[in-house]
Amino acid sequence: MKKTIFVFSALIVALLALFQLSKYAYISRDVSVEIVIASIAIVFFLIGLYINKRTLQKEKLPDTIVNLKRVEELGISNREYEVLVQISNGLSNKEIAKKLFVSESTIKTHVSNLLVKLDAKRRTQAVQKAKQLQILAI
Amino acid sequence: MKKTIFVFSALIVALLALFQLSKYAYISRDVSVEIVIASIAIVFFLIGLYINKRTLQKEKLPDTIVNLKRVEELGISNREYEVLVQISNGLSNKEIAKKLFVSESTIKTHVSNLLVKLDAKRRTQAVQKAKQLQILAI
DNA sequence: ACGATTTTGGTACTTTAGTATGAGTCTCTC
DNA sequence: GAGAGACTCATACTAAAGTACCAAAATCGT
Repeated sequence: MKKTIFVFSALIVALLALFQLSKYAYISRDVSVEIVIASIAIVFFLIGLYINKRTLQKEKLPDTIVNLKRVEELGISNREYEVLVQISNGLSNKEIAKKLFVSESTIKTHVSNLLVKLDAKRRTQAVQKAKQLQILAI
Repeated sequence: MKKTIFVFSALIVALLALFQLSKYAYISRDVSVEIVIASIAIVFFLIGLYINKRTLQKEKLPDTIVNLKRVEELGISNREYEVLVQISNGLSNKEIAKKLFVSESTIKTHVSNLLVKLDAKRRTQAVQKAKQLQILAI
């Protein structure tokens, strides 16, 4: 919101500056009025392009960003979350165990807890729900 | 490209129209020059916003669209693809069987074929690979 | 330091998932 | 109408996945 205020202030300043320019312009010559108007149009057209690009790019980002607050809310621990990520990467319990340097039993415990916390019956469903809840990157 | 040409033609027409307005305006009164310039600025600013929104929205779409050509290239049949979609929705073989009105054996066959065609060892990996290949919506 | 989580691990068991193999039906094409 | 693919289904098996229950370390907040 602060940036929006700044941008609009800058716009007003630019507008006032152009007023001054235009006054000097049509005093000296008559043809330059068209040029001033054209340049105003082009400048504000470009400003419009730029601002929109900025805002739309910001709208894009939240789609892929992980909602870590929700992970806490669901009571999912750090280790459990790590396991969840590996599940979504398509790894088996044994593979996850190797990757995280623990036994397969441990992973099974984590997975069981995850299924309860995500209200899922299978790991595939857990992944689907996690992505819906935006706690996993798409 | 055709739309771009149309938009820029419209811009030129609008510019010419504003020239005419501005000429009449500063003949009658001096204050209205500022108003004309301001309105030009606002109009072109909004045009800039609009055009950019259009183009950026088009860029967004291809990210979520499914690449059906690649499904064919991998030799995945229609029925297999249906099963793949249900897997990514987190359903079990039994649930998929009910949903598609076939036996669980049939689903197992489809899944086995899918795993070979997607070069995956598990259904979770199949989903992950399918999304990487953009044959499944994210 | 103490209680509360978290993380780890085990055993024993049930349920899914996945493989291998074979085979019948159906549709489309040449 | 013969063959190719796709779809269906079954049996028998192996391999994962998941549940239930318990319990010892490790970590962390106050």
